[in-house]
Amino acid sequence: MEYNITRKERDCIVALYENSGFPLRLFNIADILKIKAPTAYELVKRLESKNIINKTNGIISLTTYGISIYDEIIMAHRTLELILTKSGVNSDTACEQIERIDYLMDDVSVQKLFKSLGQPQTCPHGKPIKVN
Amino acid sequence: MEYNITRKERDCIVALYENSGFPLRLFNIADILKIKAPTAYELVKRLESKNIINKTNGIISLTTYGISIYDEIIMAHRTLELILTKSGVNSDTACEQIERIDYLMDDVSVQKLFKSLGQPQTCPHGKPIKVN
DNA sequence: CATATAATTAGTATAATACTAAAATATATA
DNA sequence: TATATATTTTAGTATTATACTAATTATATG
Repeated sequence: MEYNITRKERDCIVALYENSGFPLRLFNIADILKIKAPTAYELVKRLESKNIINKTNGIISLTTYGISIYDEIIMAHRTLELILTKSGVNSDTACEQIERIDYLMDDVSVQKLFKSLGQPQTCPHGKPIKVN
Repeated sequence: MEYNITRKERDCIVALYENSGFPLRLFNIADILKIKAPTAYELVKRLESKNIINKTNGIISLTTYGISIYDEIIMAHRTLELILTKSGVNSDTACEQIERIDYLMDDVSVQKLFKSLGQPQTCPHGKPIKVN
């Protein structure tokens, strides 16, 4: 636990998880993140060196560690999203807002928030909150 | 009013407001932020160019715009701090956690959160939440 | 094999952060 | 006032993250 990532690294981790239905190569990541291949190359290299992702025959996927980071991000995301939407914030606005901060949240705090919300099983969009 | 600042800029704004009891010069800011004078110089120059702070005879202070940014930061800070502490997060932990994100919050969302909390007059430390 | 696709390297750029060392300026004290 | 001290500014360097273009290399497909 206790990871330290940047915003683009966060977006890459989320993209990898959420598009894991088919094999993702560098150019797919560049497409999804709307960046050019060399930029994606650097990003991927950084994430590889942090042991967050893994490249096998050009197919990029999250490592176990990477998945655990994703889990924490998405847990924070959905918990905060729920708090905001409960207060009347539109769910798209909430989502955009939370994307900027979810990867900066301390997991212990998020867990406490989650419990105080009654451990909801779904977020405002209906997706399950807890993954593992 | 949609501002865009960095973490160090945030810290500088907060430091300026919270130490406004006596005139603050460059070396005071460097001391408070625990950075060297040339680093503080660059930071201050950046904030000046954004019209957030003002330097008169070497005395640095927040502009009206700078104060309005401080108000938004602190509003976000205290609102989020309250949510975390209510969930059982220790207030020092909450404070450290929130410092990383308060300046990234959208004011409209914060206002809604604040209202849903019943517009509390004080934060966990007893300081008044709304400044203006 | 030739061509198309994809990945990589090289080179450049910007913003934010941060430092040291030196120079310039200002202020204070003898 | 002259010197000493304090403060600011400049110059130069470094790192990390981000992002680009252009060129090259590798791989795959027809």
